[in-house]
Amino acid sequence: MLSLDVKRLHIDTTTDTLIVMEDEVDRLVAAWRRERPDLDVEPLEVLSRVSRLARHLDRARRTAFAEHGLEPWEFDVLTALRRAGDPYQLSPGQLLTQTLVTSGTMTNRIDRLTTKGLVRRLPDPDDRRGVLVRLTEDGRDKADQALAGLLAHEREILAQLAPGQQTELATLLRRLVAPFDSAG
Amino acid sequence: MLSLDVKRLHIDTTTDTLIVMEDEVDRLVAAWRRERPDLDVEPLEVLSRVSRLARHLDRARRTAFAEHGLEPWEFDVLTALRRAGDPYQLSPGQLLTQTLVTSGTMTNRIDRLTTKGLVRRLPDPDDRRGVLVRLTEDGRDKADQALAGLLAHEREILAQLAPGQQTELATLLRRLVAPFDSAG
DNA sequence: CGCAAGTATCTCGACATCAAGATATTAATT
DNA sequence: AATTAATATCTTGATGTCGAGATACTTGCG
Repeated sequence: MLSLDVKRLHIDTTTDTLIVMEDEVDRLVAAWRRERPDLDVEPLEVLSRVSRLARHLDRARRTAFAEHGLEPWEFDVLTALRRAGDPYQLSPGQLLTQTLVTSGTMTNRIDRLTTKGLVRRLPDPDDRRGVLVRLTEDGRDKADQALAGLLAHEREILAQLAPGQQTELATLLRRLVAPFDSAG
Repeated sequence: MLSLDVKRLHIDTTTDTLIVMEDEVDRLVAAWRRERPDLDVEPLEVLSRVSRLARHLDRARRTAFAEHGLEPWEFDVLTALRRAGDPYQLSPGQLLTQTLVTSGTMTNRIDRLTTKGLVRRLPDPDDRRGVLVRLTEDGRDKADQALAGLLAHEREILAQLAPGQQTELATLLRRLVAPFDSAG
């Protein structure tokens, strides 16, 4: 007997074909149920998909940014500065809380972005220990272009879902993320 | 005027308090809407949450595995072998398609797992170029224990959602992941 | 059968990250 | 004012990963 989960059925509107949706996590979960029938592996249905999707997104982003000559980490730093608003500057400390890397990594990143002419280091006028990292015109342009490109790619990925489903998904995900973001 | 999205309201049943859910992505999106009001940044509501949640999950996993003396990458390799079923062996090639790392990395990982006594390298009887990586008893035990620990942690994270919502979330995520998994 | 192309794994050098410690400056305490 | 604690950034050494190339073996084709 072949059992089919209705939730996995999907009609491809371009070819009018009935499609059974299956992904790697379905296979993963099936393998676990076979090997460990004593265990409830239901949590993997959600969280393994989150991890795997994130990995695919990383790759897609890398591709999208390459069109603008940027690495993902460069995008992270440049857009953090871009979002700060005019005059587009933040301290290295602020940058590392936003990007979740260590200070040694951030020093290295700022060095390389400076070499590429995308940011500049300025002395902090109020604290002689401090430094301000400011976006150059070139850096701002790159950030803006890369963001537009990223959004275009992301819209394609999300085309699998109706607008209402996207909102639903965002709401459910917020529930899961919020405890981490508030608790730290 | 303070505008509130109803979707972000939530009643904490232990304290009977009305909570407004907000996460880092809400702040991120708000910043972009201020700086780039011309752009539709709606895709970030879903995909940035996926990425950020995955990052938090990585950290949580690292903590969960540390209780069993395992690194995340060790768990990945050991459980791939565990899922293969008796006699718990795969070739390095099969392992690297499952774990999405390069061959140099996998060689290194197998070396270290061998040193720890969790796997053994055996010659492939059917192909003298090949090698089979087999789980030791100790490796199998570690994999089983770590999986149980991981599931316990994941259940806590998912406690934010009702069972029906978890299924809903899994279904929506499958839609997004499936194209990547089938296309490769 | 013999050679070319393909496959499986390993080796090695480059590189980004992290963690801990160093340096310089500011803030707090008495 | 002097001393101590805290803060901001940079430096350094170790590590894990990647990617290109090397090696050994197998398969396919003439």
